[in-house]
Amino acid sequence: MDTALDGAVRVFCERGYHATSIGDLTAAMRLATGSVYKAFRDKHAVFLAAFERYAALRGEQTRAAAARGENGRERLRNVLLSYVEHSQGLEGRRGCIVVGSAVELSAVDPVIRARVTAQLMTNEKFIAGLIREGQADGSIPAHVEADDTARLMICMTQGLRVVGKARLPLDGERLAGVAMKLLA
Amino acid sequence: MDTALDGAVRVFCERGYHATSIGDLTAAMRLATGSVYKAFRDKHAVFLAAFERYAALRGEQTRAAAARGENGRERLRNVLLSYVEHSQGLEGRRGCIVVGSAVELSAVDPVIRARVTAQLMTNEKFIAGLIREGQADGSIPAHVEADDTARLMICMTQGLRVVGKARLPLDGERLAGVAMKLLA
DNA sequence: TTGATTAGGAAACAATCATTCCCTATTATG
DNA sequence: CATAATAGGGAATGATTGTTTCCTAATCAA
Repeated sequence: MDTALDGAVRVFCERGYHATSIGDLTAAMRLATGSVYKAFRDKHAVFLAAFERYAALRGEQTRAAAARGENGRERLRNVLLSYVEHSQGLEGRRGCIVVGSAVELSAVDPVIRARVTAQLMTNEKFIAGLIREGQADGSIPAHVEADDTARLMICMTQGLRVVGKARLPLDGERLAGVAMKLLA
Repeated sequence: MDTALDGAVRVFCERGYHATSIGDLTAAMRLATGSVYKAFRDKHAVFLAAFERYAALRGEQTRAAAARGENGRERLRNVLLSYVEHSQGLEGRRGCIVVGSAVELSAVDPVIRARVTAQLMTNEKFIAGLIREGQADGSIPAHVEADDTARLMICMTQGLRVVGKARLPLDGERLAGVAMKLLA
């Protein structure tokens, strides 16, 4: 089931919702048409399930990146670096299903829009938390506005996925280095 | 012709390429099916023309925002503020056709991907130019890396459109204030 | 082993899509 | 004024879409 969903994630990330036909889905999930409709009510339900799987997987990866830091500042830096890496290469070209949903569906699908905003809020809270951790351990100045900075960083990360999908090269060290100025 | 294209821009921004049917297009352009196909070869050509019109209009607005600044730093700040404003409210909900094209089409349509990357490069060069102007007039420190900073700012602006489309509130003064730290 | 239940697959379905064709006004030209 | 030329509109057309239905094969219980 999860491996089938991974296929759905892949094709939905790459082509988005509307450009992905049931034929594309069955090929990517290695399932026949009838089997897909046995497991899910309709295409929309497959997409929602793929979204959940994507969010869970990416959440793990981001938390793992943060865990590799000794203090708040380093954890945040690792998270930013991780975002840049995931915005590049094959995965970058493939794209992010959260960004794709926000851009393609949030104007016409309230259910998905709510899920997208919830995800963005979760990610933003996570970053704001890292900033506050850094302020508590002394690695980030106390005068930094955690919420505003976190929101701007969310914009950066989402934008990285857009730019990465357009295949512009992204240098993790350089970009993260510049972005860390926001914590001055 | 331009007013018809404005309608196409509106509906393509809001729903993207694939979710916009010819019926949606004819309604937005106030033209019948046959008339659209008299003026354009196919749907793809309409989209490309709408992209060009959007890019021209937004380019004007951005240059106008920059013109209202006394030095490089202020011009850049006005550009960032302008981006935040355009990412909010009705226009923010509607979305950016460049971001939409990058996310929805750049993986499967080389023509549009090339147009998108060209637009991103143009915008990035414009911002890098403003940074260098600021360094020349003394409003921005010379040690700022113009190209890296410009690329990160492009990510920010594209991300603003993603977040704005998901309808998260964006405070221009606060976000621009934080972003200006990148010029320290 | 037999019978029942379920997972999986392929063809058929109605609806919608982009596109073409043809007709009607309207404008411009001689 | 008459006529050629064009812009615009709407119905018809294949192709493709998402979905349903029916059939086969496999799995588990008794």
